[in-house]
Amino acid sequence: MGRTSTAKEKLIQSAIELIGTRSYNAVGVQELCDHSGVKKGSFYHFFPSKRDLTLEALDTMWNKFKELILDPIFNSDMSPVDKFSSLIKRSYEHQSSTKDCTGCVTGCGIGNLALELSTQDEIIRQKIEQIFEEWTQYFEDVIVDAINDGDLSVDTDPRSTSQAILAYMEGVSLMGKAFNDPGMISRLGEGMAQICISKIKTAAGEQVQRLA
Amino acid sequence: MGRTSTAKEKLIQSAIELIGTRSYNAVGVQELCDHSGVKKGSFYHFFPSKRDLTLEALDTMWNKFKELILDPIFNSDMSPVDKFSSLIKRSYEHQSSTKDCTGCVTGCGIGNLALELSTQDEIIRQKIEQIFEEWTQYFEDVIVDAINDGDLSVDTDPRSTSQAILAYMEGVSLMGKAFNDPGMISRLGEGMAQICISKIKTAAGEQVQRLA
DNA sequence: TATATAGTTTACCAACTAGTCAACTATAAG
DNA sequence: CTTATAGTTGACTAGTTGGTAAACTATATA
Repeated sequence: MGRTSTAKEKLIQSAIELIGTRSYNAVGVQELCDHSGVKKGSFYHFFPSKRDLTLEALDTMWNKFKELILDPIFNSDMSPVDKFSSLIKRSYEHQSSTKDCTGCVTGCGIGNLALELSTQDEIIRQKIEQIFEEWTQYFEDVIVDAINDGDLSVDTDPRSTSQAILAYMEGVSLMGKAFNDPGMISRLGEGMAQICISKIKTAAGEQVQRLA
Repeated sequence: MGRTSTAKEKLIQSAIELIGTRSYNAVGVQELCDHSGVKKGSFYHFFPSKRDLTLEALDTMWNKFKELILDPIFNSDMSPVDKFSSLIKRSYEHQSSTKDCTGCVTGCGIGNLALELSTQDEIIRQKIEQIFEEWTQYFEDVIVDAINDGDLSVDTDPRSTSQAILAYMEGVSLMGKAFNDPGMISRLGEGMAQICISKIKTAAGEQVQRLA
């Protein structure tokens, strides 16, 4: 009953774009409304606060990222190393085209909010923690497979290793943003598979070849 | 001539504390003044803008970090691996005690500003880029030594590798902040030396031992 | 001791902040 | 066709933002 609306979706999309290229605190409710062509009264009809919009934007970002990037790569039959390198390749391409449009490397939208808001908003921090938890799960599954295939030592800790890989990805994004250079992402991304290789099974020289 | 003052130093210190534990945009000039017991008029006597205070705070942070952490470690006679692991250890201790005081892991003050402001303030981005450049130089020197000592392959790229190490450190800080868990820093920090080891010289198995 | 000047203080500004509210309007479903 | 209701609108807070201006005061130096 009543009328239908696309205002909510437009606001979420604007939040992803504006907060994604600047920051949470640098983008106001008014600007979000102007950008999406929604009046402020409608904003507060759909979202109790700017924080709640951000929470939903975070969900949308994460779901799109899974659907468009993570699922296709990690449900494929690529080798572990190829999975990680296509992830880096996609990340490079995205940051590269963003820079062509806006002049700026914007980095990872989730990582950006993590650093800006983790100490200020416990609910947002928890949402990001949960996203990071899901994200590392993709990596963990690959690592467990690699251990079962004998490509990684049985005493590799899949959880810590997958967290380390995510940490490295986020760090590489940060450097790309700080240097405003998408090339940084592809250059540093090459080293990603190395995060696992100290836990190589036996004849290390040969295994290093297999992974890197 | 005229009177002397400690207001400037107090403002810089407050900026480091307040912006460091929250964010640039979350801390206002008034709060900076209240926290340091300086009137707003005095603020603008010393700094033309909040941005300029932040630029000076960034300088002070970086100089203290060099003096207290980087110089003692990297001018010592430790092995390369020991240098990196004491850096991680110090980082863990710092984040851990910060959490005890404030309840929050605050991460790296420079990395925080990098993600928040790189797309919004080109001058601040450039200052951070320059700090990161200096920072990686410490690592690069160690890597060059390791190459000369035969511990790393001659085709290791010292610049990319040192940038990769800084990226990993920043990423680990980000994860520590996102999970609000200082333990993350020590746990993930263990894997840091692995960033270099794929470029291991010849008998990889033996070299891995030497590094990790 | 005189004084130029560095530093302090107060009151102020215009613009903006997140958020409220009540009147209004279009429409989906009975 | 009716009507309950989802969505829209614009005017409105109360507080905050970064920054300004001018009068005032303490003091280092000559």
